Amino acid sequence: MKRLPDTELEVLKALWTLGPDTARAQLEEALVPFGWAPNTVNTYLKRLEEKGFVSVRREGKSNRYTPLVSREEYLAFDSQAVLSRLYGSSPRNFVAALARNGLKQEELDDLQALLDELNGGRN
Amino acid sequence: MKRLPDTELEVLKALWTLGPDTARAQLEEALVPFGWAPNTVNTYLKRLEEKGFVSVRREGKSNRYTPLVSREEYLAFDSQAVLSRLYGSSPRNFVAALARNGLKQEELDDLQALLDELNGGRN
DNA sequence: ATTTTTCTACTTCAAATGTAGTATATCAAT
DNA sequence: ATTGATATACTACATTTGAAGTAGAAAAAT
Repeated sequence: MKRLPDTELEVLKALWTLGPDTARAQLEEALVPFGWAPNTVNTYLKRLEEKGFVSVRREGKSNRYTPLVSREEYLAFDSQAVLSRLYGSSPRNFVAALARNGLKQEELDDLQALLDELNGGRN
Repeated sequence: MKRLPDTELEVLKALWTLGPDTARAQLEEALVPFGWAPNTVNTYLKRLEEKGFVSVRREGKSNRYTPLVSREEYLAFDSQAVLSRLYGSSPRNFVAALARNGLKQEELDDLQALLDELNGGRN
């Protein structure tokens, strides 16, 4: 797997949210905030298709798009990639870097809860 | 600040390790593992300079390079950027994604230790 | 059947990135 | 002062990314 450029990733994120077999119009709707020209989403979808991240199905006049890589799969890959790029593959280092900008108490609590959960499956 | 491309980042990482006022030869030495042609490091250093990440000082025939952005600064920025790109700015989500690939007990312990430390400064 | 509309596929273009070659300036040696 | 060695600066080029225009096919309307 390879990391996606920002724009393609945004399209894929929208597709994850909208689910499988989503029409182009839906995608464009969801991506309005980016202020792209209409055809731009088209371009990114095509590239995602070429890279094997989405499949296209013809339905009469229009297309339906389906993600071939799930959010979970991609995130698992991406998080790993991020870690090895700069953090010596150490989760701790990453969180430590974050902490430099300050972490809210809530974020700390969330992390703690997750750790407890992960540790729970230990025995 | 802007995220750096992989190659430039590798050069900057080497420079962080070697410290300020490092000679080109040292950098090239450290970057041998990448198997780049000699002049390639040169190009990346030049780009890092243009982007304001390193400063260059002339010393006789050769150059000395110094990082203008510290590792800590950059990591703080980068970790934040990563989080907002895909993890809804939630540290928890990031670690959860990592956990999908499995975290070693040691990594969990390290994280726990860091959390304890971060929470320590709470009162 | 012809025209119009509407999608989609194909093409284009500039900037950034990965990578390296060539030209030039500078220092050292004669 | 001239020549030779070296390090650096400048240029080059393919690929990728960000972004969008144009041409062509399919469907709808007349």
